[in-house]
Amino acid sequence: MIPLTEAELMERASALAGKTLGKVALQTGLTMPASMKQAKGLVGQLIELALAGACSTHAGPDFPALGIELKTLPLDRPGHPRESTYVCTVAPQNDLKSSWKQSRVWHKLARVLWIPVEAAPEIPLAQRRIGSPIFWHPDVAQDKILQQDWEELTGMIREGELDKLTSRYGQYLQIRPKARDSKALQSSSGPDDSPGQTLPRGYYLRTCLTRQILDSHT
Amino acid sequence: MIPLTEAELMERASALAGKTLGKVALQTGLTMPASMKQAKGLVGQLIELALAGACSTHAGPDFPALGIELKTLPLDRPGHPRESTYVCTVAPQNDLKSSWKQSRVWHKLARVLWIPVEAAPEIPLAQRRIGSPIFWHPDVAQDKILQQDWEELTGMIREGELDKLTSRYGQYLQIRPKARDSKALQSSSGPDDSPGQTLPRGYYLRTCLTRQILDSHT
DNA sequence: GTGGATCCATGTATGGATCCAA
DNA sequence: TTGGATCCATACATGGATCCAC
Repeated sequence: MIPLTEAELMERASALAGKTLGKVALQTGLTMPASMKQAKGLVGQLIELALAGACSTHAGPDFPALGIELKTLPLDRPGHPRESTYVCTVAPQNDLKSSWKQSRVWHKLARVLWIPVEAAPEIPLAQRRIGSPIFWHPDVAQDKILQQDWEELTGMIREGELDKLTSRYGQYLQIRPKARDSKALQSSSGPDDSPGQTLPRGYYLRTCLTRQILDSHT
Repeated sequence: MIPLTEAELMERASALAGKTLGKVALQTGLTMPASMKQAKGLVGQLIELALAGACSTHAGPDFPALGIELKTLPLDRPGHPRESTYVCTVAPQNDLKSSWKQSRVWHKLARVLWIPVEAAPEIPLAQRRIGSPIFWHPDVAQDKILQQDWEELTGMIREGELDKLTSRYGQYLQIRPKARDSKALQSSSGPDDSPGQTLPRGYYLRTCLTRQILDSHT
């Protein structure tokens, strides 16, 4: 079931374009709930199931052989991104030792297959339509800004300013909470390598970047 | 529900003596299955629930405030231990850096409350009786042998001989697989710190030690 | 008899993201 | 608008141990 070539994956993704989530769910044997309040990742998992034949939450790219990451992109009525896009978790220990091109953010974003999906709240979940897939990798200008952001953010982490790090930093890339709730904790370390506990956080792409990506492919 | 003093814990454990597992299960609101093939840890969890008021699988001693570890001890008809006793997992990374008195094995065995339970296969699970609790800590002779065993075993691990380490080593303490099945893997490291994968293992007490403990308390 | 294999429950981390109050 | 908060599913780790073929 796993696509073996990039062409095969693109073909399969193109075949989804125009279909509703309800129709795809039927074909894969799932039933859509009325709302996404309980199951925020449902659409992403449905699309992954439809394209890869399975939806397991293991580490690494969604299509390891192709090195391609799959991301759904929720659109509002005018066709703009409704939400920021989660990239990966912040690992205070590891991120500091690597360079931009060795970072998990870079690897996640190196080759992305975007699947736009209607997400205006007034459209019932099952009736939302899937858009045409966009195969993307950062161009030179985008990569430069992403790198600047990443270096600014990891720089602050390195200085032990993780707790001062709000989502206001970064032009394309931001850091926001990524946890069960605001009481969740993960281990971290301070400027002097002092161990501590902090709220788990993740890297997210702002909509100004995903909007660019959409615009340049229409 | 958690006993606050050692005396309270002992009193509660003594109150269980003579009761059947079925009776205790009723009191705690559980139902016993017919067999333990599906749920090998059931008896241990039932006893923990009855004594501590909860049965959560967090790290650390079962009664943190008291520093006491709870262990059930399955007995055959003549009243001898039927099985070896699991102590803790082998962590190839950490075990090597600590001394005997800093080791997780030592801490686990420092203060143990043994609960003997009938376990002859011909007795239906619900009818098996609980015995009198035994509060134990290693005496000087036992501690000496345990330390010798631990140093022999960790010595072999340090030499990178983890894969040659069978359960035949050790007088009281042995190392055996502790995994979902024989294909499970965990990270380890070789003699030269080379990373690798190996079968997860655990430390176990042989029955010759638990039999001693039983004998010296009757 | 016992060394190697295996079983369940629960906790925690990770991957999929959207919700919602200010 | 958007920064902070939150939700579900699944995988993996840990704690409770016993099973069973040789």
